[in-house]
Amino acid sequence: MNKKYRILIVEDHTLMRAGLRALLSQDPDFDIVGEADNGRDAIQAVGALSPHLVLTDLTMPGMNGMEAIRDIKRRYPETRVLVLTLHRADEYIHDSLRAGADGYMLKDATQDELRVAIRSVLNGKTYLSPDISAKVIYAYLGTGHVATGTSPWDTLTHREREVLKLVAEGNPNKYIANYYCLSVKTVEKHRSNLMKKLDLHNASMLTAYAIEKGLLAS
Amino acid sequence: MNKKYRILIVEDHTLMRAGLRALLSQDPDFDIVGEADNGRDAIQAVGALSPHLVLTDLTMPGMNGMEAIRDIKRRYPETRVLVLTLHRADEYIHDSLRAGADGYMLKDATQDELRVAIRSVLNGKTYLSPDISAKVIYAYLGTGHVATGTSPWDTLTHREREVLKLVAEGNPNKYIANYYCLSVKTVEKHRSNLMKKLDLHNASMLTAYAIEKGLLAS
DNA sequence: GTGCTTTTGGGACAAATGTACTATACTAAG
DNA sequence: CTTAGTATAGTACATTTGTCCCAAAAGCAC
Repeated sequence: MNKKYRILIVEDHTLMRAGLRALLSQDPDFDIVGEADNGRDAIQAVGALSPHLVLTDLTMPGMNGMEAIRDIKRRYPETRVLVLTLHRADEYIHDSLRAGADGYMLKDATQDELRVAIRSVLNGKTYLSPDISAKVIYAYLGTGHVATGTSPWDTLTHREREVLKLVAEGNPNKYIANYYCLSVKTVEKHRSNLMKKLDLHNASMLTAYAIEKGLLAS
Repeated sequence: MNKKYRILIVEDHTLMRAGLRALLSQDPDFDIVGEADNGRDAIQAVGALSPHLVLTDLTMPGMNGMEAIRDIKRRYPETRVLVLTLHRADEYIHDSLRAGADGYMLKDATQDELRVAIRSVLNGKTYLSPDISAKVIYAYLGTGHVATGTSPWDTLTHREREVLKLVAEGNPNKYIANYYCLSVKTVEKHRSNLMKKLDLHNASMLTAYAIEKGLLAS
């Protein structure tokens, strides 16, 4: 009775976590050795349980998934990381892969896809949901080659996207500044740059743009 | 081997659906008789499978959960409906209950809570997640009498909706005033009333609300 | 190192938005 | 007729946003 692969599930929604555990337990090769509901606990759990694979969501209270991935990959490079999330926004995909994720799955994948993805990643390969790979390829073509009509979106910096998200959620500059430990001036600057780059002229238009780009998830 | 309760799962994320099925199947009383990934299919499925209980998400492509609940409750009033969703916003809660839901659960509930909720609802009771019931009570106290039955959206006047639309498109008050041949003051007043009624506090939030309500032709 | 971008912050000012009141005219419901 | 709600518009003031300037530290590319 030896299960081959040790898996850690990182996911904040308790029911989803329980559901995943139940699903994966059906596979005789998978051994769910632990669960975590935030990034910080996840990092500790990886240290304590040394799983072969970490299956993780991105948006979680406290330390978010991205930072956790970066950290896990730095400390335990041999641990495989598969992202499982709702977000199809470019930013999440990009940042996850950049942080060192070995795969990126959407939560509307099928159970079979998940199993395939896990096995691929465990075997040292990279796995992307079909929807996702198209985006990655497009981005690759975009950055690697001629200006295939670089959308203004691509010119936004990381910080600008962070600010855009909070603006779209209706937070005033003061709050955003506080949140990121910046001065209000800096936030205004980012906001101003956003509007210039996107050719939008007020908070409403920024919000509509952000929603269209799928930057807001509930 | 007769399972007591027939359950239909309505949820757009395939993995979550599979996870719920796996979870609920562990209970000997529950028989998962079907699944649907959108409102329209759900209604058909209720007709075809006559489940005792429908466990449903709210946000789904195509027909959303709220409308589906209303329809199911109209056609098959004896069917019990338990909402299971991420959304903790008052509006969702209110609209769901108004549509006839018998319970409202958050996805970060535990497996045990879910089981309790399902059994309560099956036994003719109403179940609310602890977090949720506080909100409902608060709203109850706030409005003065039970189930005023109106989501904030319904309280908006025609003019307010016209203004809301233009605000969400990013037009400044001056433009809106000009457009409708009003004084800027009047537009400000409508905007102010909108924010009061919806409990939103700036243009970004109004925009996000309007988009969610499908007010923008996109 | 020299440039370029990003990120950070500031001054000054104009414009727009948000809040708190008041007030009139019209309409629909009781 | 009275009351409630809608639409209109005003004063006054506080806050926020938007738009110009400017500049320095950090990181990266060539």
